[in-house]
Amino acid sequence: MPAGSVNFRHFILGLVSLEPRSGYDIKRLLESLSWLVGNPSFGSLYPTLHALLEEGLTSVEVIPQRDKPSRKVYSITDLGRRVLKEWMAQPVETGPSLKSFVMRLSLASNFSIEKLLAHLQERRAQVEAHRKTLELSINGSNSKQDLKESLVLEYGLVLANAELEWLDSTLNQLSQQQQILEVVESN
Amino acid sequence: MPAGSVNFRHFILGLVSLEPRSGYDIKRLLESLSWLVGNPSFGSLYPTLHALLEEGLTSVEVIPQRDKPSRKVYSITDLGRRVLKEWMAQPVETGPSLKSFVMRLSLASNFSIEKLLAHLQERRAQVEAHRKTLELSINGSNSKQDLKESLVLEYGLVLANAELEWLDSTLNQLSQQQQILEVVESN
DNA sequence: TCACTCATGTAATTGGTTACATGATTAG
DNA sequence: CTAATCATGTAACCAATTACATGAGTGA
Repeated sequence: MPAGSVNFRHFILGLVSLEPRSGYDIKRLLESLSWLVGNPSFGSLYPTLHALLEEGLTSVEVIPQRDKPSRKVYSITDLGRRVLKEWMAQPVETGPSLKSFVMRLSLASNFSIEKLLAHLQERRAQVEAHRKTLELSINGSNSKQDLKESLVLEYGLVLANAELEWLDSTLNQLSQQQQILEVVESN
Repeated sequence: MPAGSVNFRHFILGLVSLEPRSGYDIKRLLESLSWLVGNPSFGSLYPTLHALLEEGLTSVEVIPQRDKPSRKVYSITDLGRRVLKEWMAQPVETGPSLKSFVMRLSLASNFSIEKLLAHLQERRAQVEAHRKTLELSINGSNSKQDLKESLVLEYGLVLANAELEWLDSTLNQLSQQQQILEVVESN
C-alpha cells in the first residue's frame, strides 16, 4: 500500500550519487535506516535500479568475484545528476510522511548549507502548521468524536513539539556556522 | 509506493465499529488525523467500503436526502467485530510506520485499559530497540558512511526519545488508574 | 459567475509486497 | 547438516494513487 509514500527511485538515485553502489549495498545501508526511511525489498530495488539504468540516469560496472555472484555497481551519470537536482529542488509533499523528509534530509546534508537550511525551514513550517491544528482539535469545541479527546492527539503533539525543538536548535547551529563562513569569506 | 504501509481496511472497519459512518464521514475524520495516520483517497476508500460490505463485515443503510446524494451509512456486523478483534490481537509490525501504531492506538483507546497498556508496552519495546541501534550507529566505529554521521540519526534519536518519554509517562498514569480500579473492584 | 462543499463512484496506473529461483561459501 | 551471508533476479499480487464523471446547493 503506497500510502503517503515517496519516490524511492529518487532516493536510490541520490544514494548512488553519493558513491557508486550495488543493489545489495543499498539494501544493507537502508537496513540501518529502515525505521526512518523504510527499507524497500529486493523485488522493488532491483527493478528500479534497472529502470534508472535504462533511462540513462546511472551506469553500471560489473565486477566479477571469485566464487560469488558478480556485483553490479551503479554510478550516477550527468543526466542523473540533473534529474536528482530537479527533484531536490521541488517542495516536499506535506503530510504524514516522515519518510520523504528524512530522505531529502539525508541527501541534502551532503549538499550546500543553504539548501539544508531551506529544507529544515520548509519542514519547520509544515510541522508548525500540524502542531497548530492538533492544538486546535485538543482544546477545540467541536466536541463530538471519541477519538479526538484520546491519546492520539496528545501523542502527535508530543512528537511535533520534540521535532520543532530539534529543528529550531539545528537551524540555530547551522545559521551560526553559516555566518562564520561568511565572515571568513569576506576577509 | 506502499512502503511500510498498513491495512487501511482494518482501520476503517474499526472506525465503523466505533459508530456507523459513511465514506464521506470517514474521509472528513481522517483529514484531521492525516498527519498521524494518513488520509486515503476516495478512490481507495469507497472500494474498500464495498469490499467490507461484500464480505459481510459491515452492513449499509441508505439514507436519502432531499437535494443531496443519499448517504450510505455503514455499520459493523458480528462477523466484522470478530475479524476486527482478531486483527487487534496480532502484533503491530515493526518498522518505520508510526501509522500502524497510531491506527491501533486510536482504536485501542476505546477498548479495555489492559489492551491499551499492552499496545503501549509493545510500542515501547520497539522504540527502545530502535533507539539503541541509533545510538550504536552514532557512536559506532563502523565509520564509513557519510550519511551515518549526519543529522538524520540525531533527528531519529530525538524523536525516539520524545516518544519514549511520552510512552513512559502515559504508561505510568494508566497503570495507576488501573490500580485504583482494582482496589475499587476488590471492595 | 466561480469555486467550494456534499456525496457517490469507476478506470488506469503506480509502486510497492511476497514468494520464488539460483548457487557457492562460511559458521555453528 | 543446517542456517546464514553474499548477490542477483522474476512473477503474481496488492493497495494505494490520480484523474475522471455526475450533480445539486451555497456563498463570495
